[in-house]
Amino acid sequence: MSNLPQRFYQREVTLVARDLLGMQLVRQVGDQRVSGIIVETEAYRGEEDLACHARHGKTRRTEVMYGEAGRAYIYFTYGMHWLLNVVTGEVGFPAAVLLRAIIPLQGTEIISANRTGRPEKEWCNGPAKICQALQISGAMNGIDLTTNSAGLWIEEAPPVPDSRVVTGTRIGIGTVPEPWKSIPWRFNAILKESE
DNA sequence: CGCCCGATGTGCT
DNA sequence: GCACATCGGGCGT
Repeated sequence: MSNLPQRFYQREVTLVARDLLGMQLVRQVGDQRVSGIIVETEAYRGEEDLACHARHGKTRRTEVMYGEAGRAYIYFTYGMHWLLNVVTGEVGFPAAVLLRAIIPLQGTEIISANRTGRPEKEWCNGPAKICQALQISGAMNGIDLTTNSAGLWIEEAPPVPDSRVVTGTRIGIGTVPEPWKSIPWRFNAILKESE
């Protein structure tokens, strides 16, 4: 399958978040493919969105979000977790999609080893779990996801029909004021009986 | 299964 | 100082 082109990411962040469902996140570990199907995303949109890290303007931490669409915005939080986002839209406008969950597809032995002792359902059902399972950290912040050169990219795969997409409010933003707290910018693909 | 809470470091009010 | 786009252990139901 071919990589999603930059054009895919150069759109409104909510559209990109919706359309990333079903696509395949691929990490190259040595010569092994470690991958999964994206099933949950969230959109973070501009300085006015008070849940978005760019709410305080451009800083060293958030500058990747202001750059080229299709780059990885990876940040550290809660003292121990890395989270992976995809930059979208026009250069100069900060917006990104948080990848919250994938269904493991390839390299599951590596994923299992990275998620020691945990049941398969808990391998990649959270944004920090994805990074742990696929060995993604801040060293990859800013890399280009439209090429394979940095060992992390997203490939085109069968899209998820509207009938199997559910939206909801974004997770973990409890102290953010309205309307941002309740805006339905979380996208969830309902596949099989899992999440 | 759900709720509660501690871990742990960085960025910014 | 404090809030944080989280996770997992512990314990009650």
